[in-house]
Amino acid sequence: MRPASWRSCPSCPPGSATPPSSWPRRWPQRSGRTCCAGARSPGSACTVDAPRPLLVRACTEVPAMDRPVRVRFAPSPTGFLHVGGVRTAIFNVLFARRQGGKFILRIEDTDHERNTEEALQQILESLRWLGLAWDEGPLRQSDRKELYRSRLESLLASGQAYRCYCSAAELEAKRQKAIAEKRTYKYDRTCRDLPAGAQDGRPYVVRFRMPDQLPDHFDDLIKGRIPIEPENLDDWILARSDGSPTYNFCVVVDDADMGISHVIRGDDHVINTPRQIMLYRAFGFPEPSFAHMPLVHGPDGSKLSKRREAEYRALGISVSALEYRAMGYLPQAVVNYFARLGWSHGDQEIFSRAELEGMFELKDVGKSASVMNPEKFKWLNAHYLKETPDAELAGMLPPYLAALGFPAEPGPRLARIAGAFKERAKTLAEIAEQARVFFEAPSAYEPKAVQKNWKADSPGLLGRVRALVAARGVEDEPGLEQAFRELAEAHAGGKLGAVAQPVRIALTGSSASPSLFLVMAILGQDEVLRRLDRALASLPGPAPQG
RNA sequence: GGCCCCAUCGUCUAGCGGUCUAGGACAUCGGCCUCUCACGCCGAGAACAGGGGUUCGAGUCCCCUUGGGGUCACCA
Repeated sequence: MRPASWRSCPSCPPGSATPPSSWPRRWPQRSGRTCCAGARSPGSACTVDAPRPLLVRACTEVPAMDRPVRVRFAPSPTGFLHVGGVRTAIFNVLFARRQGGKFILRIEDTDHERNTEEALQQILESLRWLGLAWDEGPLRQSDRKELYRSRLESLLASGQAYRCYCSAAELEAKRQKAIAEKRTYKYDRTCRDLPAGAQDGRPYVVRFRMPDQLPDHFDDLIKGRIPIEPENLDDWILARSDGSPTYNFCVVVDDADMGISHVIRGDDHVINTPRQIMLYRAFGFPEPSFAHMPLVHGPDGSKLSKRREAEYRALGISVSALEYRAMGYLPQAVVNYFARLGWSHGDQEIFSRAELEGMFELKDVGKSASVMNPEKFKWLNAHYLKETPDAELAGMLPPYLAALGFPAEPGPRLARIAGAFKERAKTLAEIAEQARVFFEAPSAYEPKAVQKNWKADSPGLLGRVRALVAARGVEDEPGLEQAFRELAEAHAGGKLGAVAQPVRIALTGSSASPSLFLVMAILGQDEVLRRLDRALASLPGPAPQG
């Protein structure tokens, strides 16, 4: 079943200036998101009298799902993939899957200098790691210059764009003046109606001839009705003086060309939307629906910034997607966490990928920005760690161990180690860290642990344990445990802890570890004996009698 | 600063006018389990920013204030 879609106002046909009184206060997709009903001046709200019919429609039409659902993620390869981008990609993928549509990857590399091949590869790697597979692409804007050029020509030819010969310096001066006078800077249209040919040979940029009549709002699938403020819209630049097309221009050309039906992107693009809508209309392209997602904020409440990575790292988060892999997060956890950040489905917290793809609805996306919470993220990761089979975990561990200087190969031993620590750690990196006890003998014994658990009779007990291990080995965990219990019964007042803790300290140097019997089994008989001997030699001997 | 957006526990959120003495999750604090540490289980504290309206009735609708955020390029 297809979800109710956001449609253009059914009661507001082109030409109709007065919304009927029966106008629904609630719109199907989401409560509180009104269309014309909420207009500032009811009665003439959303119709603009049009000198140019092509450019005007009653209401911002949101063509719904009478065309195939196609969404896109369009990162620009200027650095690592930002977590905000990850979330945008996730929402797009989930939306596409839920709607049975296509997810397209487009690379916005029109920029000069700032783009690097390395960044692109890292973005692709991040997406692959997270299992965010694209159905088409990656398409690169740098391969589509001819398309932009011809579209620009057509706009120029029809008079909807014009050449502007103002120099960057002149414009900058005007901007500074406006700022000094506390005015909003807006291009003054100096070149709008220049006689043809007058400026031949001088460098120019191409500007969009912004229509005088604009719709008063557009409808956003997440944020609802967004007013359009004509004061803020000037004749913006479509192509730079070097001929390269600008972002706002490429986006529209590409989205239209690729048949994008829903533009799901970050909040920070809301401001661009009116310009883009007008460009769609100038071209006569069908407009997509827009959905602007609230941004992800850092713990300080402001938009995540790549520049503040150092601060974030101290708090356990990162702006870089791939960094979470280095920190030992599982891709399922990352997807679950970011999907759930700003989107919810009742009280559910854990979502399998299939569930997400089956449940995701734009109407369940919240309107306010959300702050990342590293604790919850870790908790989720811990959940997925526990859910992952030991052998699989063992396969992922070597890089994390290698980072600590412990070469290791996946195998039964590593699987056992993974099993021993997966409920004690929240990340793969933590598993590796805790597993160090299996890769090197303790270099010291925690003073606190010794003080608390190393008693006068400990050396004696340890000696008995040594004999026990020497006699029966360490492979039979339950049997060994039984033997320990008997030993405790006979020599330690029946308290297993009185035996176990000193042994634990001897073997691990610490008072905390996985089950002692599992630890011994993984260590192996020889190593256990070695460590017991060492402890016996270096820890305090029996207290003087009396 | 102009414009725009947002506002329920510390954080993520449920809530779509009465079922709210506001639910769940993370975190925190107790307890249980227990060879330690964890896991798990049980329990506790913790929120409708403030003020006006509308309504028989408002966390839910409207307005204002306050607070937070976003955006103001020949970047994307």
